[in-house]
Amino acid sequence: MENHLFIYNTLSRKKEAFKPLNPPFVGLYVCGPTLYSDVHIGNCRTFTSFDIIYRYLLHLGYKVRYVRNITDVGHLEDEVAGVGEDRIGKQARLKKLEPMEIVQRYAFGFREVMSLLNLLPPSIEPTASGHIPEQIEMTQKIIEQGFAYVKEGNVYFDVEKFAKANNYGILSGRALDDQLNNTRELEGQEEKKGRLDFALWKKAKPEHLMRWNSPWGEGFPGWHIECSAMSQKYLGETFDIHGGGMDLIPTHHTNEIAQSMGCCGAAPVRYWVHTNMLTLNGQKMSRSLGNVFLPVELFTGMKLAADSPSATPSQAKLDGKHPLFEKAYNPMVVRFFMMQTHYASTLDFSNEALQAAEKGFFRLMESYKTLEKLQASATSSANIKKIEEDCYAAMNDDFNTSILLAHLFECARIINSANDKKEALTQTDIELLKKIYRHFIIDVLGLKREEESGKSAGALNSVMHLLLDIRNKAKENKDYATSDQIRDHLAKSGIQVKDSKEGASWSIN
RNA sequence: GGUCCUGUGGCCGAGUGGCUAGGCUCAGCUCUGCAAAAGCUGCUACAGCGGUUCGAAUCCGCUCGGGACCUCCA
Repeated sequence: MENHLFIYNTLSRKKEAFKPLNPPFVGLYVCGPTLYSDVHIGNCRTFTSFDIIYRYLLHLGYKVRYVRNITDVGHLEDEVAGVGEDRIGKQARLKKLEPMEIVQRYAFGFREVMSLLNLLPPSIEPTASGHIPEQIEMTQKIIEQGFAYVKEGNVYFDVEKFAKANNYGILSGRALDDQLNNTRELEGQEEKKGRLDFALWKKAKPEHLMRWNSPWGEGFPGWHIECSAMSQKYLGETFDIHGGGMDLIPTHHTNEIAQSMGCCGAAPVRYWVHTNMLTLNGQKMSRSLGNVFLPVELFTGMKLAADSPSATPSQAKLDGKHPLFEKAYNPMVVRFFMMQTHYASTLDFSNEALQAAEKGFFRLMESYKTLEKLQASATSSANIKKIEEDCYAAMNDDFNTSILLAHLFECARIINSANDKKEALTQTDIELLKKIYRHFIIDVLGLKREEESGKSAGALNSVMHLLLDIRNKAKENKDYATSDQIRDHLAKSGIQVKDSKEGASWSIN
């Protein structure tokens, strides 16, 4: 199939035609979580956005190597100033656990949430702690190239020296002078030559738990070097797409570029893709602001108990209704909710918006069921081929899921109308619709149908068949008391009865 | 303070210089024993003020409002 995928590149601030370096292979790197606490739903939005990008690239036939790192070395609370406690070490001390136990717990929870949201696992999930030698080696190369200096067991990147021959602010669009003049005066910076310099390696204080040997003494790597080292190891010195939240642009990703250029002289990434933030009452959800809630709370509508041993959905202890949520929201509803907005726009969380998404999602998925029992006609009254083209056009335009959904709802309308005999579809068009739904709803958007599992589904089906049969007989006898009793009771149990000329059907809401 | 983004109908949310995005809500209609579901119809908006243009929500300027980054953060 012809593919005219365009991707918005932060580097050029334009949509660019996507041309992989070595087709059909595509290298994709996304900055993953730091495991000193549970991921919040804002983090999930970014990973979900990249899941769709990953899925669409796969759908187009690319052989994608998707690398998403796990940051599990103890970075400091104030990375720039080099002060504060190691975040993971702090949690370990507070909970009286080994740092790696902290990491393990949060990694487990993270993967469970990703799985509930139906994210495909990346090809490689490298940990920073598992790549200390690579980070040391890269740091050494940067020193050899003259872009880093050693000071009392610390290694710093020399930003001003680098900026003489390179555009340090190429990604953020910020001028070096502005950054030098507008950076806040910070404590504990006296070791650095320049105020923008950042650590490649930090000397560990005696109380620091996570530490490794290095040519510069015992210490731990700086925050940015792991992504440079690991992306280079698995994807090469230059690779196709690097993604992350847009809050990473000015510091983390800017420094990644500087490190890689300082090490090898080559720009590491061809397409930089950044997702926008999830907001709550218009304000960015972030750990530091404290306005976060957890996936398990959203999925259950309950509040995590203060003494819960974990926020991992399968292990969390819950305690009463969550003040923010009017109800529980299925992970697929949350996923659908996120897709209604383009990844580069902010997305504001609210019960109203989520409930609107829930209704839309159910309607779309119901139409999928209807599609499967649709009767073919001799002719078609709709142009399905055109809709399929529109779906590809939407995704090719920088992964515009919002537009894609508009086209899918057009399919839903046609399917429902055909079911009411107000539109006609040939068998060929029905098959094409099935293909569109499978490709875009299931494969690309990654929405799961809530199939009732195994045995109980069969039993329920059988019972429902019987009940609707009894109700139908009652209706034929004009015994509406009985028929309404069945319908109303089922409604209370969350099962909706839907009458039509062909008979009654049902769905669980 | 600096840099940048943004302001769309009751709500959420796309968007190209000229042609109905879509979802949800609400009202009416069709269908129906009643309802639900489904379909149809309607509510047709682009913060304000100027400017460019035959024509602007879409380009430019100013004003007002919201936000992000500059410090860890997806």
